Amino acid sequence: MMRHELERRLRRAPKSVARDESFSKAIRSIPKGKVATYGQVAAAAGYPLYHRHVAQLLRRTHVGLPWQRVVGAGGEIKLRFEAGMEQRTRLVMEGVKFRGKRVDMAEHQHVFKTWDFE
DNA sequence: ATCCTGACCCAAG
DNA sequence: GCTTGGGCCAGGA
Repeated sequence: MMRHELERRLRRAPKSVARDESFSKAIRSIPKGKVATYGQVAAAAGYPLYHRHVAQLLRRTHVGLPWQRVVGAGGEIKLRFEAGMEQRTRLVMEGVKFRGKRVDMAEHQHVFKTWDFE
């Protein structure tokens, strides 16, 4: 590949790559039986206001990540149809309880401690 | 540069 | 419980 092409990618990539890596670490730190919202993951990773990007990352690549533990504000599952059902099933299997449509956050909210994944 | 979109969020009504 | 409007950010067309 041409040199300037590589440089171009490296110049542009670092930020989002570092960000995604932080998101991944935060997500991996959520223990079984607990959940965190997109916004909380973003903030814990050091990027408040980047909740949409957490979703974008998960949409792209969720292999190797406990993706089911990331939910919308208030414990709402944001995936639609089958995908949503799968997430709910996975959470239930991990012992997470629901109150109607949402995760019982009072019971399963994960509180991030930055030292867990820094 | 502009416009659109998204596994978002939140305050109002 | 809704629905709406606004705000937020980056990536793609």
